[in-house]
Amino acid sequence: MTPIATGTQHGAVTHPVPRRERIRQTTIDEIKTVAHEQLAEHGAAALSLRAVARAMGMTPSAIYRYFDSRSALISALARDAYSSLADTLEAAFLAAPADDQMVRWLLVARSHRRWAKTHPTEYTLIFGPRPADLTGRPTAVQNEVERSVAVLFRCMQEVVEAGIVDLGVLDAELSPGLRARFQEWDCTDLGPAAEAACMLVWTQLHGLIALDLFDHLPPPLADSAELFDQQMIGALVRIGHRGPVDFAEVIRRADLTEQHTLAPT
Amino acid sequence: MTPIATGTQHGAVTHPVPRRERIRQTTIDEIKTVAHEQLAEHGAAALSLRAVARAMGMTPSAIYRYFDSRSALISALARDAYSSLADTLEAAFLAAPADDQMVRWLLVARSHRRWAKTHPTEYTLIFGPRPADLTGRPTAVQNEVERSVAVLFRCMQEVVEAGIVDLGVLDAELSPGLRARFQEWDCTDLGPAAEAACMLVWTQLHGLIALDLFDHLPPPLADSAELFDQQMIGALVRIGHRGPVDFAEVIRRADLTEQHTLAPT
DNA sequence: CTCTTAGGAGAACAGTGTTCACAGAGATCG
DNA sequence: CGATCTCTGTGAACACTGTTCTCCTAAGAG
Repeated sequence: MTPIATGTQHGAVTHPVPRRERIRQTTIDEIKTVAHEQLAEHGAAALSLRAVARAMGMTPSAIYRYFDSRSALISALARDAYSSLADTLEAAFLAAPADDQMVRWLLVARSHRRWAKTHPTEYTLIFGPRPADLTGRPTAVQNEVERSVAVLFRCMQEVVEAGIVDLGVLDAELSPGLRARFQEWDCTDLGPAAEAACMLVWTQLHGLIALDLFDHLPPPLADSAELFDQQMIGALVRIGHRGPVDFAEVIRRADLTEQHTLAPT
Repeated sequence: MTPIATGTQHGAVTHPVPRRERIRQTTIDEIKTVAHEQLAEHGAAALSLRAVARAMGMTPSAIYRYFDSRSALISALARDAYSSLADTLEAAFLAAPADDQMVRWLLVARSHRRWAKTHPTEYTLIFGPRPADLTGRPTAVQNEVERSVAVLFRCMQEVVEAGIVDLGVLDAELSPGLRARFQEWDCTDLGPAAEAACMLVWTQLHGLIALDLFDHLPPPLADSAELFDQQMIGALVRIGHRGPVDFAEVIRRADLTEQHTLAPT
């Protein structure tokens, strides 16, 4: 760094990053931006390199200076999508009340659903079938993924540590083999039962969102936030919540804090 | 069968279906067969009409005598896939013991998972994002879909009627609006709580299968039949099973009947 | 026997991803 | 400063794709 000034007398501003690379990054961003528009509008399958090039007044072949192939571009978009989702979840987690685990979980889950609803093509891109080109896990992508699920697991962790759930029942359900698998995973330091709880709410969350997003729910239940709330609160209850839970009350509190955090903007 | 002699004095056998249509149906089947192979091998996105035509010694344009477009072909394959899944589920339901609801449910769920695992591309075709071309619901397809979910709901129905679950807790969780939605749906005659139970196990089932199939599970849990069993039995327990359930025992019984029904073949 | 029509061939069009040889501008170095 | 070299873009080309025409042949219908 601190590249040497090439000119004669121009000011003391030294470029921390070479100008060459800077404009290169700019065009990379532009490519991704216009590609993102096409992706959001017509889906990943319809993303055309030529159309992208055309939209920004370039030759198709020029794009290959920035991305090795079409699937490389899509991979980049997928990574950004993961990053966006993770940001959303982290923001929701931080904005939620730290003393009300039930509400916090619901708010994080809701923000997950909302992201999926507002970014349908991105959601299918990252949670749908892998295009088989990027099956080899680029570690950069994997990091974003884990950042995203980490938020969910963080919720579970807080719930467990707050002592409002009893993991005993779940623990008794684990077969020895499954318990070993969870221990091998070791994503938290809370033991196999907590990890089983994570997987439980995670599959439920994803299952409902996917069915909803891909139009597999019967018309009366399609796009139902109420069904989602019921299932998400219920999931937390069913992993072993101590004592009864007033669903309506939890929803009311969640709605309140959501109004609170969304109104100022 | 009993093909008619084309000669002079052929018998009184009148063709119930004109020979013309019969050979037409044959080529339609052939197209679908070779298309299915390509689909299974390289995925729906890589299905090429020209490749199909090439593989069967035809001209690409000739295929258009049988299918209006590429997406029409894919739709036909999707319908077949739905039908295949429904057949599998129905067979599993019938083969399972009628007096052990827990085991029957697990066996049906397992067959669902197994079908997804052995037909990954078809599973993504029918449960993945709709290609937006066939968004208009062809009633024929919808029928196959309902035939498939009907089996799952049938399991729930039997469970409820057998009285081994108490839907009271689930019923108390339903908000008035959600209850109205379920009543509007009215897929069974067991009331909203039972339908909520159906949706619960359905989302969990699909969520876990989808995550597993698309490689979103952490390595230790990937392709884990044990995790699946635990979640599926657990789902039935959590909708309100009366009394404790010995997971290992249920799995043992399920394994036994599976050995029994699979061995003879 | 004619006559109609279904099914196929082949060319053509517009589009795609990808590769290559070439050219110009920017930065680097003697 | 000039020479050089690397980066970035162009334009042509190749091998594909889905789709639509026109034309032709053979099988069934009357």
